[in-house]
Amino acid sequence: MQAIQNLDNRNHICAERKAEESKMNCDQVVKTSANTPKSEPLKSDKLEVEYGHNKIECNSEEVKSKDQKNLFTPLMFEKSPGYMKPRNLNETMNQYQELKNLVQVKSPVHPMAAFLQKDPSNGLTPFNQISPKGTDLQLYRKTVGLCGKHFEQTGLNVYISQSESESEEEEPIPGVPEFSLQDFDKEDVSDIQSFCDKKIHKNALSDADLLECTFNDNEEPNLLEDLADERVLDNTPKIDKQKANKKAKKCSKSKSKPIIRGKRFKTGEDTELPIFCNDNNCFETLLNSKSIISGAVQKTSKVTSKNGDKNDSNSMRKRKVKNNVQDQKTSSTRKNQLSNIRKSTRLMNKEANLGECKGCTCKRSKCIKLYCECFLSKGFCGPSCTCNDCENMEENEEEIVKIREKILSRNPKAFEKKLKIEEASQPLGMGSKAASAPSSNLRHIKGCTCKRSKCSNNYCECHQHGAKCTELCSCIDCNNGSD
DNA sequence: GAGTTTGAAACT
DNA sequence: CAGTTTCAAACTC
Ligand SMILES: [Zn+2]
Ligand SMILES: [Zn+2]
Ligand SMILES: [Zn+2]
Ligand SMILES: [Zn+2]
Ligand SMILES: [Zn+2]
Ligand SMILES: [Zn+2]
Repeated sequence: MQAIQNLDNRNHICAERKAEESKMNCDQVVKTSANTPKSEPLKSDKLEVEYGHNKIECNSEEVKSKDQKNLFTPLMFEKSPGYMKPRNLNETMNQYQELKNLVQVKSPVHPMAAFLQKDPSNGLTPFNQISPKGTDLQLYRKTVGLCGKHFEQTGLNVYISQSESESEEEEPIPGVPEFSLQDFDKEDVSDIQSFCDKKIHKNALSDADLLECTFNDNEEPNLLEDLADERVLDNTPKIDKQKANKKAKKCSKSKSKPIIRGKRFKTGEDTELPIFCNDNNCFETLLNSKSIISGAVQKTSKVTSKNGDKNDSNSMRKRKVKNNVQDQKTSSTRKNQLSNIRKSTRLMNKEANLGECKGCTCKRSKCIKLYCECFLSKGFCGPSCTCNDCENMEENEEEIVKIREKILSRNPKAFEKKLKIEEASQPLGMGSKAASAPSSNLRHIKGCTCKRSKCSNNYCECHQHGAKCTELCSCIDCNNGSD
């Protein structure tokens, strides 16, 4: 609790005027906390703002506007132990065991996902899927395997209450099975390492099972579908995907595969969040903590009728507002039972902008050209982008839409996914290349034109997305055909 | 982290 | 269209 308070009371900007004259090292920069008035921009109007692991240079207006929208979070952990140094495995495991006694995870998915994924049937974030019975923030962070900064970026800290005298226990949902965390096997470290080390383009499909879920009974959390990365594999009829999704999730969805592939999951209609951050050090932490949920084990659900409201005085406790949700779900057990949180606007802002977690680094395009991956994906740049003179911001939406239209007039397919699932019919003209039943049924809609890379590395868009080159490609000396 | 290579996007 | 320039990511060291 106290930690949260500190968090919220802090100034949102941990900014430092770009110190040109004296190059201070990072540690010092981080130190600068709260409320340095400092307004007066001296020589340059640029401020260097730290957000997560990234430092963003922006002018003061930008900072101000961002701050108003609470896009900059304060840094709770100036040096998080898990981040700064490799962690002791045994210690971690002990902490993990401890955590398991503190937190009941009712979802068979990664706690990050469980926290953040909205339930599309009711629009609520299924916070109820984790009931922190007095959760220790640090402990949870470590167990999740993120460094403090990235942990903050997730916004989870707001959800997690410190233990207090009166138990803050959340009301378990009767009928909803609870799951316990299940560890990786200790010997599996190499496996974890292997996929942690993988560098995957954010639009690429991953071969690694980054998130593996097993279900209990017929429990099919709606969030699973969202977890799948659909950025590339766009085989849906292309119309109002979001609405269609919402509908679809209501009923059908049937047997989605229990294995979820992909690195990012949606936190909003157009936003995504990587489950694991890209920071090497975080990976290291992750590796050592081995805290990924790979399975689900049912536990008995202890029903308590505690109605821990009493949130009058303390506004910090923005989480946990019980309200009954009337949704005529088929699953009657869930009906009316979802405890739920009211999201603060701050949090919504945060979430809405986490999608750009893997940001661009555009320097000259102002992020309003297709060079920019954010722009290309019809997204806005966010806190993690390290672009210069970015104009691809939400508050600039009208302009952006115009620009998009302009580009579309030039190329109507400019914003479409570059790869589509191959149509069932066999392709007609095929040269020496691919085309006949490639192991991957992805096809680049335009084909690549690689000249020197032999289509054997990620310079090639076909290769990058795991697709074979096809007759559409005009590559030279292609090494990526169907052999 | 800096520097190089690369091919798509943008431009002419 | 083609040829060139620009660009940011992929890659290398
Ligand atoms: Zn950009
Ligand atoms: Zn961006
Ligand atoms: Zn940008
Ligand atoms: Zn190629
Ligand atoms: Zn190709
Ligand atoms: Zn090729």
